[in-house]
Amino acid sequence: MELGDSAAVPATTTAATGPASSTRERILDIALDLFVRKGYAETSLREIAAELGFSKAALYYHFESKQHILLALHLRLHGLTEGVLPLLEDGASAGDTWERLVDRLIDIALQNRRLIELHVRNREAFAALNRDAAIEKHGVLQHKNDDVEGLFRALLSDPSVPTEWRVRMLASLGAVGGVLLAADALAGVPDAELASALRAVVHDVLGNRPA
Amino acid sequence: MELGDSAAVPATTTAATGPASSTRERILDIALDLFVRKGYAETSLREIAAELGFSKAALYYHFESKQHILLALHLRLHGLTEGVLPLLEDGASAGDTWERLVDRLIDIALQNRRLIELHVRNREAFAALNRDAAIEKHGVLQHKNDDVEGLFRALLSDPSVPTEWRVRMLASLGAVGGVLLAADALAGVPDAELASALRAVVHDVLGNRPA
DNA sequence: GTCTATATTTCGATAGAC
DNA sequence: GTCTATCGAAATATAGAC
Repeated sequence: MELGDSAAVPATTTAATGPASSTRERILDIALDLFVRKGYAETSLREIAAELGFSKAALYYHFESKQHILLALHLRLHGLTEGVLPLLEDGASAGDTWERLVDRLIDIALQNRRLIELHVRNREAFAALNRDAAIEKHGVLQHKNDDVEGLFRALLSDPSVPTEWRVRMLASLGAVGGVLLAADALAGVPDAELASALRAVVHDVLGNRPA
Repeated sequence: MELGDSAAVPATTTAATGPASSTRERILDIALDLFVRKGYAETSLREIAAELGFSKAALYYHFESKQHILLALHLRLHGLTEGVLPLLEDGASAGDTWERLVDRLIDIALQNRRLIELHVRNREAFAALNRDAAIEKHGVLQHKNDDVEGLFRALLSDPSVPTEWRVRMLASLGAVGGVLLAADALAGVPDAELASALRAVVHDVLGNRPA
């Protein structure tokens, strides 16, 4: 199985909550669920296979390795965040661009909670993906517009931006992430209410940009 | 390496202190570093032992199991957060109590970054600790004042508190956590500057409590 | 307290039948 | 596409010498 063609298509067409059309997507849905609940390293292929109803070996018909399953899930998020790349590249730390960026991220995050949780809770596993030459070499990653996290990091590390403003940019992201991660404490609250409350918080955090 | 543990004696100079606890604390320091950098599940006892300079089997003289090492690190955080328990028990969602609580947490978090990171990045490993009967039975946990996280959860889940205020409480915690987790983007910024910037953000988030 | 083994388990991954 | 069976590696944990 070649990653180059087969993995790119579902990444752009499938939402995290989408129905499990193909076996491949069913595997990803189950894996996403288990990776979030138990962590990537603590989840064995045997468990994934058991939940799917077939044997562990069958997974290898659809995915080259366990890491390639994780990679496919990363590509799902990649597809979701593609839309904010223009904002990032234009220097989102200027003016009110950052607030508009976070506004869009709030919607994306609320509609794809589990995918966000996956990335927040398994940082190291994704970092290992990037480190692993055997994964990179297949050429699915490493496109110029793939490194959304790198663009964020560059913006937040820019020393020409005042420290207090960088803290506020980071804090706005953390506020969204924190509410998302502890979303079970807010169970029953409609997404729309959560979104507007979050937007109000973000606006207060970013309201007064220092000179 | 940077240590900020209040309860335990730092392991760097261990001439006068008890020799038995010295190695034990050194193990914990190394384990904390590796668990944060690589994750709990991805860190083997062999790696910990190698960094300490002795063999893997020697660890079992000091700790009953790998999970007991993690438990000891949890108890370090437990000691740090004991001071805020009165605020939590008195109902921190009222008035400006929450802001005072977060103010204190900011200092604790900044002085013990790695310990905070450990808990944020290895949530599932700690959850497994609580699930595992073999660990609980030893009676180290399960005291009534041990469940700081439970008290937080209870406060944030309280339906009698307006949703917008609960979001703001959560967001203030997320802001602190977010800045801490991405602290490498703010490398070089003194802790004092970080703390005051964070306090300003938290104040803006919590400034106007809804009726 | 630390060592050298080794027991035991689990995992990711492969081979080959169907 | 899925199966059974198994390999090899690595992990936790134990046993016993020093």
